[in-house]
Amino acid sequence: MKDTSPKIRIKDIATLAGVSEGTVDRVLHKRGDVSQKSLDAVNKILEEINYTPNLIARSLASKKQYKFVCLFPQFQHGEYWQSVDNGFDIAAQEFIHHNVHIEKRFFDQFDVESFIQVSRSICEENMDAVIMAPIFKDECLVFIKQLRELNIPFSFIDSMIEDSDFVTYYGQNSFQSGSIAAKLLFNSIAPNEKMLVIRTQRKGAVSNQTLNRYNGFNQYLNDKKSTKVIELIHVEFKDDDENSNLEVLREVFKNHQNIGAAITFNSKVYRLAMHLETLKIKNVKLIGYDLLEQNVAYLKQDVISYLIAQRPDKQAYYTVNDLCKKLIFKQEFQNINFMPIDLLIKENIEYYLGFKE
Amino acid sequence: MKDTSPKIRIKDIATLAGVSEGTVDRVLHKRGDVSQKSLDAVNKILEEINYTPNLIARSLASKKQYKFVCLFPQFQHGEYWQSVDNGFDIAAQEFIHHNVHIEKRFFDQFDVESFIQVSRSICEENMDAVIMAPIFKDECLVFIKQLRELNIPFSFIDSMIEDSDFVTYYGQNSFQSGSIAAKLLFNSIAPNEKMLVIRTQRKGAVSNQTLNRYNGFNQYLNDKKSTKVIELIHVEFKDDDENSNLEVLREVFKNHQNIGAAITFNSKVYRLAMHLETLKIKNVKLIGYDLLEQNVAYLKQDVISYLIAQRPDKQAYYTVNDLCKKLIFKQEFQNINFMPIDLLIKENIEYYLGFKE
DNA sequence: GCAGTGTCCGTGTTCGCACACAAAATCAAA
DNA sequence: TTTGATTTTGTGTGCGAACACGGACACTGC
Repeated sequence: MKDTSPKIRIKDIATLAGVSEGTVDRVLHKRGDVSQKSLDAVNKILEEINYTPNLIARSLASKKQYKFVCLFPQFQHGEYWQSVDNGFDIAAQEFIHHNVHIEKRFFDQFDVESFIQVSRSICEENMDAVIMAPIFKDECLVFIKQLRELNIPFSFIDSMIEDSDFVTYYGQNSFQSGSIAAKLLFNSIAPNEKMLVIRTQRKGAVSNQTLNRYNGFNQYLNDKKSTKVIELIHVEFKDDDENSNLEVLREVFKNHQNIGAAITFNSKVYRLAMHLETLKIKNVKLIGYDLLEQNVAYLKQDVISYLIAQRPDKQAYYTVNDLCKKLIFKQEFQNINFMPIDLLIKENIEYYLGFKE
Repeated sequence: MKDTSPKIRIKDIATLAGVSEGTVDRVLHKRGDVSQKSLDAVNKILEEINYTPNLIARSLASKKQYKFVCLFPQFQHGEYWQSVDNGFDIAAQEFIHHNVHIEKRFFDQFDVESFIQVSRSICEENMDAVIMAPIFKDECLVFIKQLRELNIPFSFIDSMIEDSDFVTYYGQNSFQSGSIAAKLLFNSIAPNEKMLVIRTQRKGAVSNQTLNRYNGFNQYLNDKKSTKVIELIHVEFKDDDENSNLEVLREVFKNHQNIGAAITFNSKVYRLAMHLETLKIKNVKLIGYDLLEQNVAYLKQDVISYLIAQRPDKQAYYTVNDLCKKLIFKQEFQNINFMPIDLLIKENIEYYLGFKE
């Protein structure tokens, strides 16, 4: 059983080492101007005693102000990025007392130019860290290069660019989450049933998330094809024309019998649910991603069978948290953080959403 | 878009209200000795300005020491209560800087006497709050009565006794988690297959958790019996005699064909997995509760299909957190908190466990 | 011996708040 | 109006750490 270590202050260390508080402080912060003798004396005590600085007092005393800039896609009410935004708000509220100021910058995830423009203007600002969603890989690399020259640390959220000396990454392992979707449908589909695979072409954007999910999905089915081969029907959705999507679906269901399941790899499975309702098609198992309000509503009505979630608000919060650990508290943290892949069904969604952490 | 409120200090409020800091302080803490005039003036400013006290500074300044006593079952390495214990440790480490001292007291969950004894001795101590797992209802009520006389607030963890003016409760809705187990098995079992239901008689203990799960389980199957009737085979396990349990299973599988699934309602589904391995019985879908190391190992090997988890470490942590909110920070919190009902399968367990919050 | 220089170290102030204590204001009775 | 009691208010100190500033000391060259 671990002993509750009594509170030890700098003052105590100073006394024990036979030096002044100022000297201990210099040692702790590696600020130099300390003789070898004093250095050794303090280090000796520090090793003996398990000193944990009082972070409470530390941030109170520190007068340095920190500014973090968060760069991610603008959003409509109820869309995916709202959760991320919400996580930043919570972090902002909490860390304001540590002298951290969170500022947001938005770009249009369907317009590279907007990203270029906003990222350029950010470079003009003074800040201590940047958090970004690297939707456009190439343009992001340009941005990162500039940040590196300015010596500004940065973190990724949602997806990442490997080998780019980022501070942290929080996001889902999307390949794996695709496999899981496949497994869930695979297990709940009857032997002779077909599966509908919806894909949405986004103009310009280079998000790997949905592609990775798709790949993971295929991989799983491929691995299982010795057990059961499932016929896939591929359908292309347009991101901005629901009427056309509806008609496409009408056609598909006219031409195929026995469609037992359907999946989308982006967060907008509610569109699929909506269209199936319009077409009065039932008994198709639906699976999709992320807890948009409309998705949740269909899940509760048993129209959608599974939603796969990834705690986007936590991604934002923990990214800020880790940057504080790095810059302010000098604490350890993990570089790459894959979020849990949460499985939600009608019966547990309420407790998932209702749990206030 | 919410504006990042500039930092406001008591000093500012004092200036605005035309009174001294001391008066503002008295108003904030409802400590009285304030004239109606000053009270109104300060309250007016407080309403106008959105003042959030700096908790950092608050706990630094406060010299009061808090002691929380945690009362829960003793455990062997790897058992369920270890996770709870772990959550208390994390809380202890974090809240030590808020002058909070966490102390643990253990009892034997199979021995009422041990609970009575420990709870009595706790009453002799001086503490600011008690956190307990109310395994033995009647004896707990006695304990609670004494705490109430001593005016010591208390919280429940894991399960609760209703209508007993507790501060908080964190735990799972076990009835619902039983229904979910039923649903998962119901959906993955073939029409002609039977289901094995394992129950364990515990001597003396009165834990409602497993009973509630069992009831939820039955309720679900009952609701669904118009769709598909599943034959249940009930088996009684002994908590302390694995050889006998093994023989019981051997007998059951000799007498029944087509057992397609099995469930236990306590955390020890690994015992079932183990015995089935010994008996060389495969293709039985297993489902159980809680992430004991051994359960997780069988899940990863695909021997167990689903584990249902409830974040016991978080239950402990948040209980401490809420008591701090009540006693120190005077913040709002929820009275009853049902934990998310997490569904773990081979494919997502790694990310669930690997995620360091 | 003394000014000049550089190294090393101790002290004092500050952060925002809690709380004790003293000071001021108010009021009633003499 | 003065006194004493009582209510109300202002001020000072400290929590633990960060950081600035200036002082002490050793050493140099004249």
